[in-house]
Amino acid sequence: MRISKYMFHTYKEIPSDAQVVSHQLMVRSGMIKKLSAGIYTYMPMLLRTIRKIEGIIREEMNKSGAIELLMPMVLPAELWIESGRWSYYGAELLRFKDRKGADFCLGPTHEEIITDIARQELKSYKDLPKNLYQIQTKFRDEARPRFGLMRGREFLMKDAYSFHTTEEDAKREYWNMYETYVRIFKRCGLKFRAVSAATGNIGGTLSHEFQVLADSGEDEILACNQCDYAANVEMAACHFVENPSVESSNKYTEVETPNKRTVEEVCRFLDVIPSRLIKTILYIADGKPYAFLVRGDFDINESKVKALLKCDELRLANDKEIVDITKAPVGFAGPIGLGIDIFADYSVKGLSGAVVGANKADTHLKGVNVERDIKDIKGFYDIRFAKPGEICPQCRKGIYERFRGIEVGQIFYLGTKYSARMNAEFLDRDGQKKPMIMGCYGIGIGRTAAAAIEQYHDKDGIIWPMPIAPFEVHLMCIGTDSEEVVRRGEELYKKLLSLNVEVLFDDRDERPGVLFKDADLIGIPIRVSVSKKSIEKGGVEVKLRREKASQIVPFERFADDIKRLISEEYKYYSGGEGVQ
RNA sequence: CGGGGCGUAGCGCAGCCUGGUUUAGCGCGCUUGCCUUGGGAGCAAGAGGUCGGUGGUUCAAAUCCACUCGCCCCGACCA
Repeated sequence: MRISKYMFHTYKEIPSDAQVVSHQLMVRSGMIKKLSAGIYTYMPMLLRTIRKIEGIIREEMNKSGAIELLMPMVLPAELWIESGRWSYYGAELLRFKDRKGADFCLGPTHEEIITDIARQELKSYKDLPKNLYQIQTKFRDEARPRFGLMRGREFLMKDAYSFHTTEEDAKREYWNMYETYVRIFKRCGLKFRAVSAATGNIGGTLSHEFQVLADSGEDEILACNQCDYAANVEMAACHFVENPSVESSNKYTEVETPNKRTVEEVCRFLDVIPSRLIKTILYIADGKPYAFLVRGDFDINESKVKALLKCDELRLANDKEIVDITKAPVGFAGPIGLGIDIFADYSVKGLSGAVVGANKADTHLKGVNVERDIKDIKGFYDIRFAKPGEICPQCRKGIYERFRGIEVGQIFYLGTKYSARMNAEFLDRDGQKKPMIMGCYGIGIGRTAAAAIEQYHDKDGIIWPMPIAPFEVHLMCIGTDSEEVVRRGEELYKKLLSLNVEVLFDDRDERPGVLFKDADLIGIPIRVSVSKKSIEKGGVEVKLRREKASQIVPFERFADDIKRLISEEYKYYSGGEGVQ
């Protein structure tokens, strides 16, 4: 492709509304154009990268036995009402009416649609298993779209759904997809990590996220520095820590703590360390209040609480509810005499000589002995956030390290959540009707491109990994006033085309500075430049975007050298950089 | 959804507080010419705006007021 014939324009200035590098560079390199909040046009250069990512995904999905189809994006309300998500999904579901006044929505995900197809088409155990996928535009009316393609409202996604006769077979496919995703992201040249994840609103019991490691990532990951355990901080299990027993009197005593509400204030006022304090946090789960205890130096983890209670809706109690439950102002809630179910984190087990709220204004209790004094505890559970530096609960040797990541893919074992609700049943060999066991598997395609830029860039621009670069070679002529330079450039362009190399030929009559700056900005992996200087040295200058040094390649060796270099670059990025 | 901010040329911004000498300006980009050619050159001449929208106040509104739409940031939320 000649730049003079291409749709391509770069910008010197960093857009003021772009906070993250990938967003800034995509705008500056003219790869995206914003139409509305979280809604972008993929310009030709970026579309080439998108198509490459899709190509890798298709190849690997097909190789793994999945079958591609394409479902509609405009979806009638009926199936959503049937699954219960028409009311449950909330404002993220963009709804509208057709001319007859019938309700429709734009598809944010397709469990309902595929389950409807499955129940019509897959009647027998002989039809199973099946794994169906599509690559399609999704729409979610995000409250706050941001960071360019990282969190848009309209975005491209590969979503796959599998149907099985047994739990074992669904789990086999789950791990098959796990391996497939590892291959996909490795082939994209990304450094990533598969981590245990919370299932959120989509439900199910087993899930992994594929996180591209980048400091700008929105997700926090804890990973063991010794073994292979890694999890989203929402999920990361906590190693049980013994609390040393402390001498205490036979009974706890009230102590005045005027206006001291926070852990920090109470600790300073009473001169105790936070690990001797017990926080009492009140939640309302499906309309019913519960209390949760966690040691003062830890934070409660709402995802874990939600998983423990198996509830649909969970929220912190508001100020009025806290006053109603504790009969005290906010800040003095405590577990003794509370009269509602109490769940405690392991971190308070065996704690003695502790400080808790007294359910009485400006008062705490000290010398509390958990097992002796707090009668209403339903049990001890892992309901807190793990912290970096803590012992790994799996190997008990390493410690947690903190990473930031961009979630580019997630896989779920769903069980019968949708099939049961929507009567997606098959006839088993024993003649019994049974609900299909399901899994689902997603990859954010635009986000993968953005994550690649987050991971591979420098101060001058993007450094595309070869497998997903828009072009393989960036050819330029420096000094177009020289006939020889132009002639050589044209020759090389034709040569590269004949070798089936994907080449972008910068044939503009621009000064060298402009050519170099643009080449660095758009980040094509191999740069080939012809100039009087290079011709004097008997060839062309060849430079990798990811390296500083360049070399002169003689014209007669050009074809062989460039082909070798291209294949080396593919290997460099696809050689299993990923960490599992 | 709570809090804050911003809408002026394709992009980035000034002007607004204190209404009228501003014919609405600057930088980048764009067009034409000259010049220059290894890291976003220089000179000259140009094109490009219903100042987000609607209504109001006023002799007079980019500027003041009200409403409205859009966008951005922090937080909450988020298969």
